[in-house]
Amino acid sequence: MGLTDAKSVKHGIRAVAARAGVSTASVSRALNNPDAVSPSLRVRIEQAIDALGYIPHAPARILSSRRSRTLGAIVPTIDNTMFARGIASLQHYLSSVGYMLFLTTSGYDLDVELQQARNLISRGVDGLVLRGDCHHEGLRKLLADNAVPFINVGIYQPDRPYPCVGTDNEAGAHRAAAHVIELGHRRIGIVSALQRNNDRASARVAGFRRALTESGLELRSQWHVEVPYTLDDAREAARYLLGLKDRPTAVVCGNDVIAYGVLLEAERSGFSVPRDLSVVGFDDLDWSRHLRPSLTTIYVPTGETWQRAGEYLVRSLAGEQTIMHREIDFSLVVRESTAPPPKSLK
Amino acid sequence: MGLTDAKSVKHGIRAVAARAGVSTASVSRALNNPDAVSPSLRVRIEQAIDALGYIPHAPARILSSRRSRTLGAIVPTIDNTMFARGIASLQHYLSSVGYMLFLTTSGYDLDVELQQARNLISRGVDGLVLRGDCHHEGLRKLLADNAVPFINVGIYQPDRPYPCVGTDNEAGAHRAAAHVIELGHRRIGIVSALQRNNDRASARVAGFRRALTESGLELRSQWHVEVPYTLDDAREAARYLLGLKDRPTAVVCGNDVIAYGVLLEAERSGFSVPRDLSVVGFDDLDWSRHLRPSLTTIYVPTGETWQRAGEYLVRSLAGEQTIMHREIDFSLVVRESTAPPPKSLK
DNA sequence: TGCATATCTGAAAACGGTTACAAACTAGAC
DNA sequence: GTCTAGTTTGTAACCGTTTTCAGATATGCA
Repeated sequence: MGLTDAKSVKHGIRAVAARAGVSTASVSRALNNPDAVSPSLRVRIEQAIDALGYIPHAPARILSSRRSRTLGAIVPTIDNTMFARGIASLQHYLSSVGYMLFLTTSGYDLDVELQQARNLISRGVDGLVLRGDCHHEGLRKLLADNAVPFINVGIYQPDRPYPCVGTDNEAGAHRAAAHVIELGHRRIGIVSALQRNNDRASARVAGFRRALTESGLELRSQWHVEVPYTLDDAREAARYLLGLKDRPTAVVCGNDVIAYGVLLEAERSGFSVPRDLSVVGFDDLDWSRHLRPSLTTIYVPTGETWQRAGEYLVRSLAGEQTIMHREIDFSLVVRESTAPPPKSLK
Repeated sequence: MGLTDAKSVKHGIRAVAARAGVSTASVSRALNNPDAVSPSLRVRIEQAIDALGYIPHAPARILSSRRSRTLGAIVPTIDNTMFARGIASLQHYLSSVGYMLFLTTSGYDLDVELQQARNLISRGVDGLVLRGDCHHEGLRKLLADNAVPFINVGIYQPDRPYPCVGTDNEAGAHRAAAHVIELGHRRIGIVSALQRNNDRASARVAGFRRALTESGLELRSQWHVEVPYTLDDAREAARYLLGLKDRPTAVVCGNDVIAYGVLLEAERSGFSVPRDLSVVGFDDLDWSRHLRPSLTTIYVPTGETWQRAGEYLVRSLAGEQTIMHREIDFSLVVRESTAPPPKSLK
């Protein structure tokens, strides 16, 4: 245990340097760019590192290098299979390339989202992953002022000047509605998620509507209900729709959770799906194929979407060329919950 | 636009200080402890701050103060309603007290967990929230060496020297099994989660077993199956159990997801629940009350549990007195999936 | 008014790394 | 043996805050 200098250091890179008999610069290099240091030094430094159990101090590193190798993500809520999946996938990818993820939630509140963005920027994130393109106007300014790269995920808007990756929700919804129209349905109800501050939800409603209009079908206003993201609310909506004198024979839903609610409530109220009522979801969560009857829905590769978002930012930060607008394909998955309408109601 | 000094600064606390005509020390104080600065200075500083759109640089702050107001959490996976709930609740609480959460996942791998802990410590977290008390042996040393406070969540082990908060899983499982025993079942199967590296799962199995033993019932080894956390695996287990010549009349499950799988598979195979088979879950996730038949299960206040974990760490860090072992009560929720066994099989 | 005491404020040294720059080597060519 | 170019290493300034310490200013009281 050799004395080093007058003032010996206990922790940190200086302690490692002292123990290995090199300068802090070399230790730093050995850590960040091993090839920049000769093999002999490298092993000496590595020995010193694990002899001391040295753990680099990320904040100091960030301060000094102005890069954190950390991305931030702001999602409405984590308590939702869709986002949980996406985040899990993003996190998995990021850790594979040596990045970390700072995750925060906004609760569908744009002010909170802005605040969280400030928070994340303060934390020194290198880039930001945002849900959709519906943000507080201060957010764009904040991102621009601080030169923080970002990407909107879960939507596809090639005409907008912001990077995004996701499926074309309008087209997906159109496909879903077209499916029940092809089956012969003429009275089609919509149970959508709340459209306020949710461009994904609105795009889907737009797609549903366009399909109906193109087929010359009317969408009565009482056949369109908006509900929050819970099974209970969806069930209530179903109860209302099925209670109408002139009820729809098919219901297209803004997402799978809503569809589950509609399906459960229909069955509980004595309607048989798909004999009496057809139901279509959107997202294709796990439950969709397990439920009885299983749910016809639009499959969306959520994991891939979020991973691509991560790739976009990591590549941009590395100075590589990247695609600004990337579309992720959806597909219609036909299962048991849809069938032609009953003769009597046709 | 007054020139300040020879070298004028664009960003950072110095820019604010220059603009407000004060020292950086005062700006820092105005930010961290507003009462320590006179009202007149405070307003001048606040004006300068939002005139410049100044955002404090957290890493610098952490480096200098050696506190990050950030907690780390390592969960097996985020893609699981239980954890998603817990995390959401923890995050909500933390943000209410000005803390942030760094979330990482281990995928049920103790080595990865250790690595993530190192990662989080490197990031400068003030404390760590861990799942259960089943960790890599290097983890305890790491935590001790770096003096990082932590808490094991989701379990209750008053006899261990580590802080924890959670329900008594053994007792909960005992209650679940006792319920079907009270209903008259004598042939009781167990479908548990994988016990390896999962003390929660093992405690539940222990509880099931104790209940059986106390009632003088035998647990045949072929009536106990372990499955990963997916609906598909649980369904397969159910298929196996129900295919046995001498099948159980009731199945107690390690968690709700497993119970869903058993329930779905039973119904799909033509068994009626609870007439032909009783099923009990554990956790009481959302789906349990929506499913048909709804699921009898053990309610666990996950949100409260994780929030308490956060409270424990925040309070400890503030130097307050805290309770090291906190038990969170569970309760049995009887719904439609349990009933006395069929006469013929009694 | 003078003095002790409490309250505010500022100068400057950390905090633990990275990195520009310079110095010291090394190897190859003449 | 000298010179050049290339490689490896070290020195020290800097990243943007907090915080100690001391000086300045205000307050209370005799």
